[in-house]
Amino acid sequence: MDTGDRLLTPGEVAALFRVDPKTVTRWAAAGRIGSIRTPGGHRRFRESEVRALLEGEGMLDEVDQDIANRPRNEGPATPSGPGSSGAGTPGMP
Amino acid sequence: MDTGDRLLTPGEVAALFRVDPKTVTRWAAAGRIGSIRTPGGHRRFRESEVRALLEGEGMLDEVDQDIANRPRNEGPATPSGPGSSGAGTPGMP
DNA sequence: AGAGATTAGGGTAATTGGGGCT
DNA sequence: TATGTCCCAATTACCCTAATCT
Repeated sequence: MDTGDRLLTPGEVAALFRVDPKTVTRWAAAGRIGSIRTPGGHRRFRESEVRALLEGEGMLDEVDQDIANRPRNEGPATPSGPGSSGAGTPGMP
Repeated sequence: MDTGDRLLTPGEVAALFRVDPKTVTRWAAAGRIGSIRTPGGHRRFRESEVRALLEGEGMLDEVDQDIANRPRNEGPATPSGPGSSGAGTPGMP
């Protein structure tokens, strides 16, 4: 069961949210979504994170069994830069 | 299986229903229609759900209480004939 | 080595959200 | 109760050119 640690391009995420790719870039710049940068400067997003944001992060109670088994860490690329990775407190004005 | 539903913006849904975008937002706030929020706080609606609402208010449970008590005043389509219930069960040949 | 498509960056207009009112 | 309109603040969409990815 791949949890889906695939990397999505801004265009993919934008299509999922029905927003402009530039808006997705803004979310990454604001720290609302974790982003991995390519050596060239382009951003890439984790499919698991995008999916969590899509369905609603704090609305439905997932089965503990599911979340307990959720591999949170994976990949050789851990953004050691601007921490952020705000998967915990999504801005909510 | 992917839900296979595009996301519509409030303006799109409002145009479909011929109402104000604000009204669509109120429907989402009232829980009458499912809504997905973007990290920025804006709402997105599922095209399949909007379509179901457009075609018929009842998905599977045809509660007469809802439609029978709901005088749908829409357009000049209210000829003398209370018993006809024309707009009661659409999609029914 | 080329070509194409996508993405980043800045800036400005349009839409959206929330509360309150008619 | 339900819908539309007012306000203001935030978010988002589209314009451009240059750099990067496939």
